[in-house]
Amino acid sequence: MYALVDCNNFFVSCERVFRPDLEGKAVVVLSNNDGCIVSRSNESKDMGIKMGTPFFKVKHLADAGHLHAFSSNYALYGDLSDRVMSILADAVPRIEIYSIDEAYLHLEGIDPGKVPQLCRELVDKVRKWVGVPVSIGVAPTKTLAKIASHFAKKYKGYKGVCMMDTEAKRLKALELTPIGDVWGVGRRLAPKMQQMSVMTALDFVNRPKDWVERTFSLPVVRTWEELQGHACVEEEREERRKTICTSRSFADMIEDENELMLRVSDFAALCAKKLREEGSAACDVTTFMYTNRFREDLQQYFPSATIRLDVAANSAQEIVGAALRAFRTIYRPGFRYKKAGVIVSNIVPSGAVQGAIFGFDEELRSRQDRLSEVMDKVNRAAAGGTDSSGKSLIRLAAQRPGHFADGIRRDFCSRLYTTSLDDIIEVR
DNA sequence: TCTGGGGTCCTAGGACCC
DNA sequence: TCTGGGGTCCTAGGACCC
Repeated sequence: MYALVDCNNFFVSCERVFRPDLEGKAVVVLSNNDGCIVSRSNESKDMGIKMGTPFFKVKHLADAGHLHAFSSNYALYGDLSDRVMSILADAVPRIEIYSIDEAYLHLEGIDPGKVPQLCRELVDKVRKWVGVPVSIGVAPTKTLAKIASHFAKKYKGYKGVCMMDTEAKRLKALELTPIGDVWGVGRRLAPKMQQMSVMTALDFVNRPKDWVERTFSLPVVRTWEELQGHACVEEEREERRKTICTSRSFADMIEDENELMLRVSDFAALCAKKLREEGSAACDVTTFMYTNRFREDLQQYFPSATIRLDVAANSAQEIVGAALRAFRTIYRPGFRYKKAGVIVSNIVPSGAVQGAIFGFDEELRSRQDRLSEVMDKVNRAAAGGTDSSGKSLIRLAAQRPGHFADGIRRDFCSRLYTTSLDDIIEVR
């Protein structure tokens, strides 16, 4: 059996930990740049506010005092997430952290009779120790556990824990679950399935396997198996990410080449830092930029270019250098850019970087590595030990002076209740 | 006026090789 | 005159997730 622990309305719940006066009120948390709604309290869901709604469409509600909006504060959410996860990790043999607000608990070795009690205790403990409400769904597969956690969240009677431990409960839950709510059925597949008269998860599992195989691709067949109770999305995901991306929309559109280059340098330097943090190095560096796709009156341009390095790298100097080389091949004046970013890919462990290549300067590489190390240390110390801040005391000349987030709108940011003052922007 | 950011996996089709 | 077939690798794009 798996237990899926899911934090309820996570970002909103984090804000409420330090603003208990907002309990019972309509609260939302906004994406970067205060663009879209990415987390909603139950009260704001009841008002009909949808996930992903552009904030400007409901800003009048906030102005009138009917809705509390927060800019996203990832330093806070990341910190509270760590606390939740460590409580969970202490309670079971193995935990798989799936996202900032979700984790699977593996229950092997635990007496099945004691699982409900264990889960109820975890709900209480997380609420008491961290202040965040969680729901837990227990079922034979991950996809079913996800469904169980929805029920745990939706119906008060479960008190936060829903056990799907009999065949009758499984079938009942499938019958009550619209096909579009199933994990793995997204906005494209749902209408397609509905057209084929598959309206609920039960309709889906009642179709024969060979029909599913003929009609859909492999991931959908797996979802079908999982709903039958046959676990097949078992594998833990790799520790090492395969791509790392840093990108932002800008509060204003940017035309100026130099200004854009400074932003791209910042994004690249942050990618390099993320690589070093996980002991990785990348061979490919991609720079991309977007004009404002919502402005149909303006010329559109969505270029990207990739530079392949001879030897995988993770120093700011090399990654920024490559990102700017890519930038120069795609930048065209006359467009107003709304967003840009850098992706590093083709990632390898930095210890395994292949150096025996003709023309590779070992001495230069070793100096760059030492310089990166020193910069990281100084910046970490300057940020009060945490260094998830966007403000680096030492940076390359190609980077912007000032704060990483300058030029990004965040008008409603809460305080840094649990981390240092310089952590205003956390960048994952 | 104002519309996020960061990932994964799968598949089809092209390039290339023998 | 007659111009194959099969395999692998890579990439772009699409679908999904939170």
